Amino acid sequence: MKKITMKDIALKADVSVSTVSFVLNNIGEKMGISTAVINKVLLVAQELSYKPNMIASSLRTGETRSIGLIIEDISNQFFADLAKVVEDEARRLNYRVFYCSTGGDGQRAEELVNSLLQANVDGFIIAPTEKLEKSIDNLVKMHVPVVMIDRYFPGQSVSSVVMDNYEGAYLATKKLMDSGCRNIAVVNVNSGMIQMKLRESGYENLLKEHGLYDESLVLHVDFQDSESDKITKIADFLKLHSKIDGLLFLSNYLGLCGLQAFRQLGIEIPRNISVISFDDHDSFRLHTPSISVVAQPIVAMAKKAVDMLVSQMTSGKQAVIENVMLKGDFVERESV
Amino acid sequence: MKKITMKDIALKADVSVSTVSFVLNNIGEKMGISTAVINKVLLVAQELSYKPNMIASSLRTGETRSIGLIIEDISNQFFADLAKVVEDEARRLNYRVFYCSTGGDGQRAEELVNSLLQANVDGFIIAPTEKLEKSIDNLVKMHVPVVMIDRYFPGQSVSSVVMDNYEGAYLATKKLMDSGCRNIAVVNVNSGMIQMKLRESGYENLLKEHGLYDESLVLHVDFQDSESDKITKIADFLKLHSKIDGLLFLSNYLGLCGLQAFRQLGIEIPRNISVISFDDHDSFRLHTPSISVVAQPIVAMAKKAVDMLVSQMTSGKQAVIENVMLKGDFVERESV
DNA sequence: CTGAAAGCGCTTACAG
DNA sequence: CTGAAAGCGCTTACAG
Repeated sequence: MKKITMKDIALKADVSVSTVSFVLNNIGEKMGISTAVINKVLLVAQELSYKPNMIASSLRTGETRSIGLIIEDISNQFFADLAKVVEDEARRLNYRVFYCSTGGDGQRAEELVNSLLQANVDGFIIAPTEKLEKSIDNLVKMHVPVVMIDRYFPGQSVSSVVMDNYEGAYLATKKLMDSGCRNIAVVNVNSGMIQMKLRESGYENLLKEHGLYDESLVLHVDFQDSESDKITKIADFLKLHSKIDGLLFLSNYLGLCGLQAFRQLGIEIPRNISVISFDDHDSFRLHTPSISVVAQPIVAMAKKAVDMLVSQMTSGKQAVIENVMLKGDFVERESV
Repeated sequence: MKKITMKDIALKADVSVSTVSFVLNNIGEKMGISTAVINKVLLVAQELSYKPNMIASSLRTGETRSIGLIIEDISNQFFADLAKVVEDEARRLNYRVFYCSTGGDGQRAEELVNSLLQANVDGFIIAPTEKLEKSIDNLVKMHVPVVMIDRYFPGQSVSSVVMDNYEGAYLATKKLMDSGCRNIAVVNVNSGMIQMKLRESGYENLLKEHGLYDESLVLHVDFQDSESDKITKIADFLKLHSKIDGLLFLSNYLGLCGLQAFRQLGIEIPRNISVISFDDHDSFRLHTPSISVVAQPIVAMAKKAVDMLVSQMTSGKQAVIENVMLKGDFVERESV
């Protein structure tokens, strides 16, 4: 079962390899190949069930029709959903996707960028971790197309697609307030990343506008902490501030830990405390009671990111920076 | 920022490209290159921060150091966890992984196999869907290394790594029986796939051994049904058979639907009914009460699959078929 | 309307 | 101990 190449087709169809290449790339007509020859080549290609060798084509053209997707953790549902939409959308445009998880580790992230660069991906979609800023600077300097998703570095001239995190948190906090909560706490991760800061600002500003802000009701846990450490920290925080009657979790894994903390402490939602989390998750839908969330518009974000990247990749080097912000969806459930 | 090639190094180090290639592939010594030259080449390569072009190397050698991983759905936690371990293990061995989701669609699966074949992956790890049998036959005929994971086709001579599904279901059913259940139902998906059949057999045989088997307590739903359809079917089934006091779900998504059905009907676990599901999931840990599960040994399975594949890929064409079966882990929680 | 030839960046017999 | 050269399978100016 030898590999069929263009040479085999050329031989059998009694034309040159160039002609075969033109026909198979659908530029036969443009190159003035006669219809008869075009049809013959097509027929022979089919008979031999020819499959183009993308490696050879990539070497020659310098393009791989592939996209590198760098995310934090593929086993986090938010990223898995994101990856799936990116994959589907890319396939539709005849691109392949390489996924990689950084695990929040800056060094690993940098290695991944290099390794994808070495694989000659045509462009990157990146949900960056903190230490990735200079790697991305490098990509930009090398004129490699990049689109950031979910997060970005303020001040860096790179295209991005994000949710309006400030507004999402602002409105979620307002929901809690409107439902009667007056001691609304927030749980955030200790992170310099802009999307987390904006979420916290949304929370903070809404409360300040109503004179309800209390700095001691802000808890930061470390991303690197184990799940049980996070749960313990949240539980301790809740024990310390028993007046808390509303709680906003700024990411899905924080919310998941929080639910376990409530359970340990026997706190009932929404009787004792009203709860909203960022990012939707099966467990929030399924929880008793179900948990209201600020869901990211994952499908729209992923599609937009792919489209922006592809247009960067195909439109030559004039890098048009585009920063897109999409509205989140508030999903009302039983927890408020 | 021009791409640095071996030619650039050769020029600067004043040696031939062959010499550069030998040194950079760590066979300099074997080829009898002098230590002085080796060091010079290494130094120059570092100075120019040379990165090998894997595309060119692949074209020449016919190897891509990449693995195609075909699974059902990356947004299912079981597969996401599996993919992550496969990726890590492959990276350790200096291989790259392409993930693809079939969505349970046979045609899509076949396209994916072809597309990965065209990308010249060196081998496949596949969690096959029903219609994939002949595609896999083809791979075997073409001497492409393949390892099946999670499922396999009985009678097909292909290496595989699976859990002992029969025993897992047998022991889970026994747990239910030992805890006092006498009307133990099972929810399975309508699938000809061996792993699902074996699970059902484990359930069936344990009950038959104790004279407790009742065919009417076996429910099959369609994989293609929407989530809400599955929930409805399970709820209807529960209403019809109110005597059910134990329930075994044969996959995680069935279990998740089941939890929602219980909720709709106001059924309390484990007071009204004892529950065990296959495959662990965040939601099972977090559910109130937490749900006991038969967890697959994901890490061990994934590592074993990668190791087997790599040894197939490197050991030439003598395809040693190896069929590995690993024990599942019963995770006891509050639902029984 | 079509073909011969160079070249993408490597690897690897072959020669000396 | 090292180099010249062929070749992997394509694409694409160039020539006629």
